[in-house]
Amino acid sequence: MSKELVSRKEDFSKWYNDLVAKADLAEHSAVRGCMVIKPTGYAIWEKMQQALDKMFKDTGHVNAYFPLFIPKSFFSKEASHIDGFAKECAVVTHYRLKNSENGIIVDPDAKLEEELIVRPTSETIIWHTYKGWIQSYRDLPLLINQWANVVRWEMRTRLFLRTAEFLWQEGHTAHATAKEAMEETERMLNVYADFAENFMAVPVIKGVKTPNERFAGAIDTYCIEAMLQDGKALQAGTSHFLGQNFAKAFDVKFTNKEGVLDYVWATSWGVSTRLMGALIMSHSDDNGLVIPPKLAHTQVVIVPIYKGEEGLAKINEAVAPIKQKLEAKGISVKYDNRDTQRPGWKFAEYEMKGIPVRIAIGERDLQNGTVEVARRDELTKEVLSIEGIENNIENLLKEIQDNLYKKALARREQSTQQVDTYEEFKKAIERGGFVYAHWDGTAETEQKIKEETKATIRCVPLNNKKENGKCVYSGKPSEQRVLFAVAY
RNA sequence: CGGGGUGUAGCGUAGCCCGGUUAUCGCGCCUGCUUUGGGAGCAGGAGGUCGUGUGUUCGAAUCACACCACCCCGACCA
Repeated sequence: MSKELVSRKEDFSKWYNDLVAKADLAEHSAVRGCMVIKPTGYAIWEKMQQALDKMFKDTGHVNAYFPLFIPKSFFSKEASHIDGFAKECAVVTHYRLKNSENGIIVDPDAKLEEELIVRPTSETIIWHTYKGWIQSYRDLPLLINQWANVVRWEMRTRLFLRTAEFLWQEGHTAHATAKEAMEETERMLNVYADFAENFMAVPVIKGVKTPNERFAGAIDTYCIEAMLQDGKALQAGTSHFLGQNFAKAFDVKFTNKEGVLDYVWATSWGVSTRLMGALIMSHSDDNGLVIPPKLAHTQVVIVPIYKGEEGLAKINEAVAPIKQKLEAKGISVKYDNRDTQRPGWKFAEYEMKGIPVRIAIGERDLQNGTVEVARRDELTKEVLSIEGIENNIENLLKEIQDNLYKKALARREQSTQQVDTYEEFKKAIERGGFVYAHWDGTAETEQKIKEETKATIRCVPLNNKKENGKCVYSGKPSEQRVLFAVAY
């Protein structure tokens, strides 16, 4: 079977779908809109989880778990929250099946008194619970994260980028003051940006969402926005300042140091398996997946090239110490000496799966005391001495990590435009990428631009330069440029 | 949820318009031998409710209707 991909240039969408399938990351399931994450894909998600989880712990958070089901009544307590999620909730109405003439049916006698919502996010059940946990300022701050699955009944789905069920983490924190909650919101936004840039090698823009794009129930939504290879924007993570909205909705009060009863201040923040989509669409090429070393389940694969069983035995012997030295450096190594596949096949396979470094070693190398080292990011090869190979590989992995970030950053810079008129704006959006333009700050203008060009305001970048200008659409005065793009 | 398209072996497909032997080909899979520095070669072999259901017909992959799934485009969205 030809495992070749259609090129990104020819059909980016098909390239992505084929890549996810051929790199063995995930597949569609029997359930509409839901995917099966296969071991190769899940391994990357696990690496992401490990790195993020450590960052959460390092910033003082602990993990907990809240139920999948949420009583329907909880949702009606925060008005804008229900408005935001009502259209995409899965609802459990019964708790039993039974046999009938037509096979298994839902037992009409087993109707739930109160219907349960499969969580689209957990603010409501968590704040209901927090009410029982918080009485005094001494109980604050409460810094909790949970790793979970959530369900949002999407009309149109895309593997990893948008599925009906997805995996994520959601942090939910409670604080004594607005200032503290704001600081938490920013801290976690920075954690996400740090993770995206230093682990995923994906440069991101930190910013604030406009009211239109804000999380349902938040006072302010902060985000990191990435740009993928096709020039479209992807919201890669969000951190919300919830003010006292949920505390008021669920009556969560505490006594402060002055003995005064007050509502607590809240934040929530999350990233999901969507990050997998961002990762894939940021670095991969027409030969397949490219995984940054820090997120690669296997960082180095060693492929033996040999003739006959004796030949393989000799190479096995030579590889063992190399593998050991690499592993001693904390590098994850797979030695693929399966006799069922030929070397060329393995080369192509590991390229498709994005393993950062490949070492090939054959008879010729044994004589010369060398190995052939190939790097996935640039698809180049060099012959290196076995002596000190572990140091060279260690450096190479760092270099690849670095190189991927630099390439992604360069691509973003190249596709970032600044415009002053609506004509230019439309052309720039047509071309794709990020577009900085003046905006009058009204929801009406934002909406019109979206209708006419499909571009949305991704965010108002943090620490944005103040600069007087005129809105590209309305011509009204504006004090700063905001970031527009067509988004996933 | 609207508009368009597609469904034939694990994957990709021919056949369908114009109904008629045993449903085509490639890749993959299995067995054996030879191979192994970029997706090996030869020989043999297995694998199919033609998306599902109902109907038309002597006869349906092929015609009709309904349903389901997926893809593309819109509206919605992490």
